[in-house]
Amino acid sequence: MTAAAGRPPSGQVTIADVARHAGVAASTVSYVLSGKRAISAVTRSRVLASVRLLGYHPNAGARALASRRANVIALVLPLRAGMQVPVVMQFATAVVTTARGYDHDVLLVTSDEGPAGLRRIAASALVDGVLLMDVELHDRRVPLLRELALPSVLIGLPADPAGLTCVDLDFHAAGAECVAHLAGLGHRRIALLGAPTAVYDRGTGFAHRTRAGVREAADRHGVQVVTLPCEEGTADVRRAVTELLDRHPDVSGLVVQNEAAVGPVLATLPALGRRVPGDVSVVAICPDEFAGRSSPALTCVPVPTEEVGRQAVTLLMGKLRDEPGPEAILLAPRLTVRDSTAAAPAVGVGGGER
Amino acid sequence: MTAAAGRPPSGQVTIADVARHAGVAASTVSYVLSGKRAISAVTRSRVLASVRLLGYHPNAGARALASRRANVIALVLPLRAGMQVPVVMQFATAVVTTARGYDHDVLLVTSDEGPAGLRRIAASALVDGVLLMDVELHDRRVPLLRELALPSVLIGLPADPAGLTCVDLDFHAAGAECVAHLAGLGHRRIALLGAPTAVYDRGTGFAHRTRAGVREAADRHGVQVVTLPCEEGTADVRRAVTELLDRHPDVSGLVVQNEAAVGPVLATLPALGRRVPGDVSVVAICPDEFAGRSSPALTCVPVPTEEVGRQAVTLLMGKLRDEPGPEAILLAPRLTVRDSTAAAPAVGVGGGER
DNA sequence: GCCGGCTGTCGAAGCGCTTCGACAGCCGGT
DNA sequence: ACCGGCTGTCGAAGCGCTTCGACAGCCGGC
Repeated sequence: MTAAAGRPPSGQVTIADVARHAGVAASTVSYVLSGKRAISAVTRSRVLASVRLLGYHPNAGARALASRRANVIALVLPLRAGMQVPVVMQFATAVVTTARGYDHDVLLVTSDEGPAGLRRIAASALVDGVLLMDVELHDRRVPLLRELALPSVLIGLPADPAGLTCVDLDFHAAGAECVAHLAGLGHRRIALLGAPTAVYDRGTGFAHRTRAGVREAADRHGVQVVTLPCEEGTADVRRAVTELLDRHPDVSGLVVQNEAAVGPVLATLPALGRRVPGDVSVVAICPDEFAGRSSPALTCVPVPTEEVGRQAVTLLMGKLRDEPGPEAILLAPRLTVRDSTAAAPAVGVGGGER
Repeated sequence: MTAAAGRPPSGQVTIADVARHAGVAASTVSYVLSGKRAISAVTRSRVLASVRLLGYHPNAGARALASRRANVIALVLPLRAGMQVPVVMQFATAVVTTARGYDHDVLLVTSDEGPAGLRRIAASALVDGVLLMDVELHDRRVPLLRELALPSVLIGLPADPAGLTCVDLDFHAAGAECVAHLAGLGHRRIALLGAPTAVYDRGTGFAHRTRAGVREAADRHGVQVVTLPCEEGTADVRRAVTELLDRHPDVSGLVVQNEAAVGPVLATLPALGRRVPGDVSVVAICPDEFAGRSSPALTCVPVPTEEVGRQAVTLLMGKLRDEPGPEAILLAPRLTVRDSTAAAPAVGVGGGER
């Protein structure tokens, strides 16, 4: 009924309908809705009543055209490789939710549209700003962003963040924090089981920064550390862990930065005769629920996806209003102690010596 | 340079600029780009050259306003609970990629905006159509969609799909297929380890349909079946499996429909003295890579996320062009045999009898 | 009692695009 | 030689909204 009959042309309720119904000019309706000019309380409530009654929603296209703001932001996600999937997902959720709070919608763009995609989106004024995830150290899109005058916020830290706005967990500090925790428990030989090789090769910031943080902290604490990448298959993980403990049997602390690996690692260690945390302590860098759900529950540095998403949107909204903001926000890591870490076994004791 | 200097007002290249540069009318440019009227080859190529040279991209708002098509579709995702995350993600990827192929963009909307969100999106003409994922059997949005005259395609099958367009894996057949496979291998007592309780309670179609398919096929094959829900924590899974085998020690075939459970299940069984597939065969309903990556590699019915996404977009595009299409597409399951299923152990043999 | 300055409202001018009708020129059939 | 019907192009009219300037009324100050 509503759709079939109704207005002659479009079937849509327009601002003119509201104006007519409320007995005011269209511009007055617009001002009531935007709050950009003072409107008397009487008029305002009359207009608002009409808006509600008629179920008026401004036409997005018309609004965008006239105001030069689409009220949409783009979220550029690495939808290609299936890695760190939960992180990406949680992050997207936070972004959408926060953006809605600012009356903005979110356009989903895949990384593989690359720079050309950004260009298109900017030129067509489809969106007012961009959130870029999975930023690589030397990302081709970064120079483009500088040139494009398209407000943007990066999730992650490129090699040269000058002139850009970035948000991320401080992975360097996170790596260091993990090492500090293990060192504090008396572990003297530890290992970092990192992201897949491809991720390092691609120059993905978080992987490199974590590794650097781990190494630096290890030096500082006088702890020996081995770092190795880690693929995502169960068998790959098992092989990697087995080989690691084979070559370095006295490793008693493990930092794992790879969600897909966490489960297999916890399954493999007991199979190798190493109890967690009796013989080997494990600390992960991964989403918190994930760590809480495994068994034993993992000591971890949670990746604050929710917080990062919120911050990113908030910063972007600030930029859209031309407010000055910080260049980068690196969230401090907060280590959560659970059941997977314990004091290092006494020297020479503990299972698995060859 | 491009951004700073250029046109006086907006900095944007408009169709008028292209028209001037090519020495034609704006409408001609429009027709060249849309192909809605015949344009001579000479003119066309001149216009296209100008378009490329000036880097023209039509203003999305203006285009939407004038043509009443936003060239955007909405993708409504269940971003709340972190379940079936990889499936959702792969699906989103396929949707975005396919939509781009039709020159459409994708707006990301969360399920928790609910019916009101749909209403807003429809009324504001932000999008031309909607893709709805995570449809429940008695979804509140389904009646709304019928009323709204907003072209839509559902991923999943509500209880009453009349008048709607739906795409999904035929989970009923998938469940049956798993049972048939196990029955064919001689298994006489099997179990379905399903989705978390909450998913069944919510009336989510795929979970119910799979369970029904499993039960029906079991009947048909004269196989005894136990079905039980399964939470996502490692410990929960372990408990569920342990209890299951405790109560039904002669279960030799397991159907698992819960990505998060697959890893723990494979870890738990050997710990209980049941080898896979020697003592217990496991067949999963989950994304294929996932099954291939675990160890042993899983026999599974892959959820064809990519295919579903592509189909859904294609159907929606058809509807946008007012082409008649099918009401529902249920993709036939295709069982992939790997290393986790084998002939049932001889009666009275096999580990784990109490 | 008049004027300057508010406050609240209106009308009109676009925003950049699509699309409709008009029409100029050209073809071929008669 | 004329006319009907193409083909290819143009100009103008909006699409529904925001925003700018104008201005009517009203206040208080002198």
